[in-house]
Amino acid sequence: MASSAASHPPIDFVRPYTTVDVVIFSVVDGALKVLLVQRPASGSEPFPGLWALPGGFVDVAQDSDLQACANRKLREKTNVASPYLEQLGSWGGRSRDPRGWSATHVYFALIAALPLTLAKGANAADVAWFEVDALGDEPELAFDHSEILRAAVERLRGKVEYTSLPAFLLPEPFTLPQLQQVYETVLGRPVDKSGFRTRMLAAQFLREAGHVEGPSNRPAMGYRLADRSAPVIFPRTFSPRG
Amino acid sequence: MASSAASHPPIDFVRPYTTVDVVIFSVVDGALKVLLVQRPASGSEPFPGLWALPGGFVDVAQDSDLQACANRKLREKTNVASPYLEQLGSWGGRSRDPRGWSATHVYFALIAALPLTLAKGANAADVAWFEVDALGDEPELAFDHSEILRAAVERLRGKVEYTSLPAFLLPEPFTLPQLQQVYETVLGRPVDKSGFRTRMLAAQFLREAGHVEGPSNRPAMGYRLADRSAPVIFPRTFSPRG
DNA sequence: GAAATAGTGTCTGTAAGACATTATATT
DNA sequence: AATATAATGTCTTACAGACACTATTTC
Repeated sequence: MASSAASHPPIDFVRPYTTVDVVIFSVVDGALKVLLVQRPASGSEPFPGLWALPGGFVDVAQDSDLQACANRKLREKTNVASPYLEQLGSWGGRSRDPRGWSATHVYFALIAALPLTLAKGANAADVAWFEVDALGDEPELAFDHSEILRAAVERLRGKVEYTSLPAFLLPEPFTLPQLQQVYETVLGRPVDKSGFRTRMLAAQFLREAGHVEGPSNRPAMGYRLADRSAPVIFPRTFSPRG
Repeated sequence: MASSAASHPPIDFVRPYTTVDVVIFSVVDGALKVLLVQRPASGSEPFPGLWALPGGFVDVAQDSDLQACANRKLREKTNVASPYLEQLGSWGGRSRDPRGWSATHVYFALIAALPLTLAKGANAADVAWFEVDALGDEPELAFDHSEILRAAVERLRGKVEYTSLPAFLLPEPFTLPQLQQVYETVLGRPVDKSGFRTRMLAAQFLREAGHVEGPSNRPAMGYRLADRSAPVIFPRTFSPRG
């Protein structure tokens, strides 16, 4: 039955829906937040009124590939041009969308906190930042987006332990104390200042950019990323003594 | 133009092809190899005669989700029931398949070396193991499979530095010297014996399973995995002194 | 000069890497 | 006994973590 005939089905085989969703993180008001959009309360679409990850169908006319599609979704919601964008994975199956077999390609983005002046023409009313730790474990989002969000947070927290990812959550130039702040916010625990600085500077990914005056007191050195295309991987993890 | 109307297109929007491919690794004859299938030499299908990753279209009738589909592809080619299987990522775009916009969900699998007694009914003639390091950098495989394979090898080698993944490449029970062999094969460099043993045993993922007689000389302790569902993550990396 | 934040110095324990040695089997 | 491989021991050194201290600004 499931022989080579099934593995090479005709070209007009039933095709699942193909979508792209984006998990957009930022640190706003000292907390890790994710951008969600509210689904229309009425109409024929599934999960009316529920919050969901920004995303939607791939448009074969305008999207040349998946990453371009993700970038488009992100731009439509945030007006951010060049964020950190990495693929998280894909989720697909028969039951995640009541309309039929569907598969979504999920990206996760890190952007610097921006005022809620979101996309111009877009209906910004149905877009909001949600604190990650305030969302419970129960599925509250549309589709399987709660599960996807959990995976994204896990990936982010995991990678923060040994990469320079948090630098993408800050507007440039930023100071080392600010960067440490962000690490602590994302990780949810304090980090030793001396070790932190040694590590960051040893990793060679920061370029000095002149002093920056803070709210008061001694000004700190400002830094920019030497390479905005990819994070740096540290040789060891941040974990404190067991 | 690209407003909310475009992000919620009608349900009969043009749907890309949805496929699943599997990168199947094993250590055969002391080398890291990948399983490839040869595309039919004649007919209307693209890339005739070229080698490709095993995979194909999602069958919405029999595949309940992506992972199930990947498992099916793997079973069809190798008869292996419960391998290590993890998602690698997805590749999609307008030009990777000449038949049209397509997206593939890629998994990578680790299986113990098995004789080339592959799937029974399957046409085993067009299936073969290829040494990973013998494949050049030029795209030689069908579709974008050369690029996908590169990503898979990179992921595997990367994770081997700090996880117990190579244990899934051996039939149980295996000995620590055998496991070290596999690490060295995948990493392509020698590893210190003493440190290796300390690390493996400290990670608590092995269960003793009685002595195993090798080809000659002193027999070694055999081990089985305490948990075959997931690898163990080591606190540090294998990297030698810089 | 008091206060607050930025930045540096010093000590110590842990554990990885390197290499030497002992243990246990086969022929 | 000789040999081959398994398993353990010892030494050294890098470096993260902890914490104390100094430096530089504002008010």
